[in-house]
Amino acid sequence: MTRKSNGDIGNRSTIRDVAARAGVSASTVSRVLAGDYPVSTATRTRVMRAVRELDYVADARAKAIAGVGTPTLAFVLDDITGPSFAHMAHGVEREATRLGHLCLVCSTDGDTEQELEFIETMRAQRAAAVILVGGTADTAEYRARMSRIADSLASAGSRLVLCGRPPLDPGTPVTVIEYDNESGAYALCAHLLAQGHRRVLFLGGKPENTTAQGRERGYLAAHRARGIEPDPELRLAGDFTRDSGHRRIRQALAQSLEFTAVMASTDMVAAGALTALHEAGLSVPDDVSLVGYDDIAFARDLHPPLTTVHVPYEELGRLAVRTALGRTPDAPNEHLLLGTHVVVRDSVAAVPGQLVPDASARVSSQAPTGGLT
Amino acid sequence: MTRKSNGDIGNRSTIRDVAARAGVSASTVSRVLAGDYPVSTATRTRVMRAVRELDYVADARAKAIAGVGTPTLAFVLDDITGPSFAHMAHGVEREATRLGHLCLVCSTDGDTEQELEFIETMRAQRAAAVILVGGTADTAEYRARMSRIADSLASAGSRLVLCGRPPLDPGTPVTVIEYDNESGAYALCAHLLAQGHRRVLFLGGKPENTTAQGRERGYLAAHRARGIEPDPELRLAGDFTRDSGHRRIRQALAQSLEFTAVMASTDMVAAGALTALHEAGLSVPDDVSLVGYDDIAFARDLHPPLTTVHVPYEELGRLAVRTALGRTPDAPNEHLLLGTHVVVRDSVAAVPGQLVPDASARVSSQAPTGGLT
DNA sequence: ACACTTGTAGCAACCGGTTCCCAAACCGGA
DNA sequence: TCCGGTTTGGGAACCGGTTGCTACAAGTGT
Repeated sequence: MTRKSNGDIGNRSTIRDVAARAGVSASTVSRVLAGDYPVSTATRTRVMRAVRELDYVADARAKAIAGVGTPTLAFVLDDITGPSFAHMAHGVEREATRLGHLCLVCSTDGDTEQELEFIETMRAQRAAAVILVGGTADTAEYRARMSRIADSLASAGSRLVLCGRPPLDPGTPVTVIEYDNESGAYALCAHLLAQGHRRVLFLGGKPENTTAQGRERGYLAAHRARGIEPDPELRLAGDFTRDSGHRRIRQALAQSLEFTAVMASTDMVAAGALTALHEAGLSVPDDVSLVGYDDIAFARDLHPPLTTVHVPYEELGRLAVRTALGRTPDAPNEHLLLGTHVVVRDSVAAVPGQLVPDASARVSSQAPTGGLT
Repeated sequence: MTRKSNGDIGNRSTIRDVAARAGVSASTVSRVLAGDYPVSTATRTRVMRAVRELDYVADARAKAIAGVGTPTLAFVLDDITGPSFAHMAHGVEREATRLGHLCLVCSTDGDTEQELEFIETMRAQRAAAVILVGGTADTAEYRARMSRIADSLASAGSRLVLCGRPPLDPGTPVTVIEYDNESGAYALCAHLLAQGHRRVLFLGGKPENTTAQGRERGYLAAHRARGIEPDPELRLAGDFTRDSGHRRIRQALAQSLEFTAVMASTDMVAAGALTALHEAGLSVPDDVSLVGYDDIAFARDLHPPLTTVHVPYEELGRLAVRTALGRTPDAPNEHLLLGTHVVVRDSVAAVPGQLVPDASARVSSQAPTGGLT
């Protein structure tokens, strides 16, 4: 059996096979396919016919190594199953293919070890950019690790992009794109407070998660801006899942915690909370008001439609690849902060038996932030 | 400026750079890194130090072309934003990385042209398998195109996998994995009928979409099994989106179509339908019953929790890559059909003022299908 | 002391492309 | 008919790795 038997199925043909069949050299085939470079019509025709007959496609890896490949871009996230992540992924993917890039995705399921491994793999793939998504613990160890990764990626000609993650030291070659969790939560909580609520239950995230922290800061700040110090008992940590929201409300009810409103740090947990409330025979918003965060598509299908803050996830994804691909890989640290705004639906009412101080309180406060830092 | 200046940032180092720094040949570096092949401890140490100092990672593309790369697997879908697609994507991605494969994703947004283009790109990437997801029009043209693609992929050593798409002619080198839309819909509709409903509004999909067709067949068959011929006016075509569900219910209500239950061909459209029903002041299930299809996570957060049929999307994704990677690329046609089952929640009630013929009608009918064909 | 095995490392060919550089063929004009 | 310029196409080096084969050195047995 010769080395290049073509009888077998599964033998992709090489450029040399095409060349042989067309009776020309490999260089000529390459040039015909590239389209630049003058080739006589007769030759071109013969080559094209051979290409068609052999169903030839040039090996993208070989082209890449020769410097003319389709660039690739990597997207690393926790779990594509979360609606907000899915929208970001969609934005990333659309923008990447619009810009002629391929798009590799990896889910880490929250495993830092795997994250590291993926990044290394992406460096080996010579990805043009690596986009990391989702809040994490903002420890010194984290910053050190990320800085190292950023440098390492930059020296390999690739750019690190952090989405919804805490920024690194200035000077680190990294692009950070965040949405402003704190002011979104601030506006949202202010909305609740304006309706007279004074005991609003906060369903937070994991204490070390920076997204959760930002939203909690907003919750706190809104209270303090009114001179209220919220009861620490009203702040319940947990996961960003519907089950966690469900469970926490059940427990709060069981230990008869008092509250007139609940602020969930995610629409997902709001959804869980809502069904728990319903199961307890409580009416939203008549008995208790409820707000979420993220404005996922389903927020308006909940009953009642959920008041929440809109985060432009898809745009975030697009922006991430656009800026990542626009810069030189070793550009200095840059930091974009996207604004959010609360969208008012029907899940909030004034607290029963209390006068609303200012019924026309401006409510859809376009967050005061946004733009470049 | 020499060709290999290393002063610049962004100059990834090659294996030769490492070799030079360690004072050995490139082959030795390669062998140290590969781990097989005996190398003296002293040499290994020097090489490893050079690798570390240079932060060297071998170019995955170059390895791939030399035949020792990380295999890749491509996943092409309409829109990752749909919850069921997201779960499939997750399954695919997890299984792929478990099996040591990279995972490329592309969204086509329903554009056939783009789909074709992506597939060609994936062939160029020498993807081990290309997984195509989501129902489409089952035209002769479609089958011809897919067959051609399957052959083309097979001859390039890659395997085509169709998920939730109509099977191709036997003999075509393709793997088809479907969930049984018809019997799921049948069981679901039978459930409605058993509660005494006789006019159930069917919110279908696009008429040419095979998923939509299957579910509609189930709807029809369930009726006919009871000797009922459903009013054609009760079958409304549309998109698989919440907006479409919302719009169709509003219109049906506006033209005072009579129905006691609605069967949405997707949980998404059920969600839209539900809010439209609520907006019209109708109670579910007291005034009208509602069922969906897919059992997305949010189905149980709707109010009332939605009765629907569970489709094992994540498992589908895992299975797709497992079988794709398990077979030789030119294995003959194989066809897997996954069973579904209806999950009963609170969105269905007996039709008001009518006796339920058989209240204990078995309802969670594990679909009679499943397994290999 | 010699032959033979064993352990290490390098040369060079190869993977499948691209592209620089040069030569042959062809063209029209003098 | 001869010449110079223009097409046109091939040879070979290169991209960044891997690996078969070979050569040199050290170790072992007698």
